[in-house]
Parts: sequence; C-alpha cells; structure tokens
Amino acid sequence: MSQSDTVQRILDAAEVLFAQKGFAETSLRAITSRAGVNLAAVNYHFGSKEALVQAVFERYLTPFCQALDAKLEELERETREGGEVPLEKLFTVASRLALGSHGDEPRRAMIFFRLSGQAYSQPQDHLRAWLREHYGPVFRRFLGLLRRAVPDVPPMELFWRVHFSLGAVIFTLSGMESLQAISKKDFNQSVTAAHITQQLLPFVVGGIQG
Amino acid sequence: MSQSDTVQRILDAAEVLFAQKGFAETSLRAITSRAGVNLAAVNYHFGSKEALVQAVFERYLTPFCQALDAKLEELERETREGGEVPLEKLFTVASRLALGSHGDEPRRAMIFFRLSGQAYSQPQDHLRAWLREHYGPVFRRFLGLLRRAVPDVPPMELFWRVHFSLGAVIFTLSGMESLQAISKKDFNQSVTAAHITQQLLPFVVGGIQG
DNA sequence: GACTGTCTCAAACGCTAGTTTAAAACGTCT
DNA sequence: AGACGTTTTAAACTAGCGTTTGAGACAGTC
Repeated sequence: MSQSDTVQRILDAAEVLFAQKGFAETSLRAITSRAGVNLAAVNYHFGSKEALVQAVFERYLTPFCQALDAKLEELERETREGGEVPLEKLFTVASRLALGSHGDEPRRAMIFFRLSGQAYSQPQDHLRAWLREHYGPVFRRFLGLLRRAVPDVPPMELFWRVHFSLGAVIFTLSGMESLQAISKKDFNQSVTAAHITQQLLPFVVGGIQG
Repeated sequence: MSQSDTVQRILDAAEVLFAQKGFAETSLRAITSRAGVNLAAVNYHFGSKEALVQAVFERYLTPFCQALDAKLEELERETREGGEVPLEKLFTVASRLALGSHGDEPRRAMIFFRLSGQAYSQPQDHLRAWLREHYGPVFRRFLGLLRRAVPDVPPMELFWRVHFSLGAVIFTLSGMESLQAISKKDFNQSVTAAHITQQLLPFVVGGIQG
C-alpha cells in the first residue's frame, strides 16, 4: 500500500462520513475504520483532524474553482467583444461544472454540497475563513458577470439574492435524501441531482430578477 | 429557586449555545454553567441531552405553529367566501409571525432559524422526524393556500420551489453574523433581521413564480 | 547485509463528554 | 416539629474522543 493510497482512502472515507454525520460527530476511529487504515494514519499524514477537514474541501474545491474560473474568464472575453452573458447561461455553466467537473458520478457533488452546508451552519471558523479565501476571487468574478446580466437590480440587492440562491442550492442538496423520500411519497417520482438543478434554474433566475 | 425557574434557565442557555456552536459541540457543562445551575439538573429535568434539544425546539415551535395555523385558517375562511390570498401576503404573514410571535426581540427568531439550519444539516434523525411531525400539518396548510395563489405553477414544481425558498431563508439567517460582516465591508451598511426578510420577499415571490 | 527514511501498527495517554449516585437542602403539609 | 416528596449538589463513573508514542515493517541505497 503506497502512501498516496492511504491518503486517498482516508479522504474518501472522511468525505462520505463528514457529509453523513457532520464534522464533530464523525470520529477519526470511524474514518480510519471505514478506510481500512490505522487510527494513527490521520495524524501522521494530515497532522490533525482539523487539517483533514480542510484537505477534504481542498480536494473537491480546487478542480472546481479552476474549471469555473477558466470558464468565467472565457465568458468575460466573449463579453468584452460585445454582447452579454444571459442570466440562465451563467447559472447553467456553474451548475454543470459543480455537478460534472470531477469525472465521476454527480453523487460526489451532492456530498460536497452537504459538506458546504455543514461548513456554513457550523462554527468551523478556520474552515469558513479558508473557504472564503478560496471561494473569494472566483465568487467575485461570478458576481461581476452577474451584475452585467441584470443591470437593473441594485448591487446591494443582487448581493443578497445571490446568497439567497446559494442557500436554496446548498440547503436543498444538503437534505436531498430526506426530500427524496417526501417527493417519492407525495408525487411518486424519484429525484436525481440533475433533476433538482433543472428545477432550481427557473427559481433562481426568477428570484434574482425579483 | 422554583423548578420552572431552573428549567427555563437551562432552556435559555441551551438555545443560545446550540445556535452559536451546534448541538454536538455544546456540552452540558457549558449549558449548566451559563445557566448557573448544577450539571445534573439537565438529566434530572429533561432526562437526556437529546430530550433537551427537543425541548428547546418545542418551546419555540409550539407558539409559532399555533399562531401560523390560526392565521392560515383565517385566510382560508376569507378565501372560501370568494377572493384569493396573494402570494406576497402569504409570505408576509409567515415572516411576521416567525419574527414577532414571541413578544421579545426578533433576535430569538434568528437564533431559531440557526437552530433549524443545524437541525437540517446535521443528522439528528430523531429531531428531524419530530420536526416534521409538528411542522407537517401547518406546512401542508400553507402549501394548499400557496397552490391557489399560483395556480399556473405545477404542484411538483411548487413543492420544490417552496423548499428552495425555505433553504434561502434558513441558510441566510443561519449565517447572518458572517454575512453581516461582508455586507458591512462591501456596502458599508449594517443589517437587521427585518431588513433581510424585506430583501427576501421579492426574491421568494419571484422564485416561486419562476 | 546493515543503514536510512518512510510508513504502519497496537497500545496508551490525557481529556472531556453524558450520565449516575447518594447525600444534603428545601418546601409543604399534618 | 417532624415526616415526606422534590430539587440541588459535589463527586464519581463509564465511554469515547484526538493525539502521542515507540517498536516494528518495508522499501531503496551503499
């Protein structure tokens, strides 16, 4: 078993368990047991549990942010040559990247959104600061394009509406398992992440425009 | 010190600390210390920490649900005599009750929304089931009135959009302290709960209508 | 084949958690 | 005043946590 193997197995296990039970409620023993590695491996490879939490986010966030940033830059270039980026397109791009920029099934995206929700609702200050540091620039770039897409919405209101949208997305995808159960019972229809984002798009667009 | 006094002090302290740090991260020792009561008091009066969590929700939820249910029934009666309840009115009523049905400052409402967010993003299954049991009927009543307010939106899509709205509300009010900091820095303007709900209304209405 | 650095492992450490206990204090009623 | 049910108290208990340790296993190098 090579080093990277152990590291990856820990990250895989931690990702799932953190999303399932939260950070505080997930013990290192549960993680290492699921990963099939020794308990001490986490502290050896990551230094601490806190650092492991950060590493889980980093592994997911870095490729997503890079992909989104590149795509947004491309859109900016197109816009500079005249024309505008419609609201729908902006959100379609972002959601497609969030769901598909990792090669594997969109299940990982769901896990990550659940993680994001926990990161926001829990008081992991170090994590929140770290996230803002990484989210920050690409988020601002997104906001800039958005502003041009809906020039009639005042910046202040737009700022809030973007956060409302973020809340709708994270909250919904966070509680998807339970919502799936309700939806199946009430409407006899199962739900996929792709299906939800499809439903989300008109809601977010309508909400942003006010 | 009478019994109810100790119970109330524990509930007060738990409410604040749970909202601040989450359920798992808040120890009984922190709660009882803040409440100025003995450590064993929680297990004596509530039985367990889990039961305490439930009691905190119950104390807030029961008056709110009763008030909302009564108000919705009143609106239903009016509707039956002809006329319709506009979308804005429904959400205005709900938000006003959530913020003000407890006599004291809306700070408690914020605390409760933070609690709700944690309840949803954390895997307190017992809590989630209990919440659905209490939220359920009044939620369905609300949904019924909503359906008549926007008859052109298919029930399935309406169901999802209501959850999106719920997400926007809970997520935003959950992370208000941090959002306040950003908003203050970027727009040099402080934020109150009332101010946020005022911003929320057009977003939710626009989103529901799609 | 010993040496060296990287990694694994079982065991233990110190600590904090929720809960339990048994005695003390309190209030109330006869 | 004394007896009784209720509540408070300090202390202990068990369990689980994150972390550390030191010995061992496994490479690659000379």
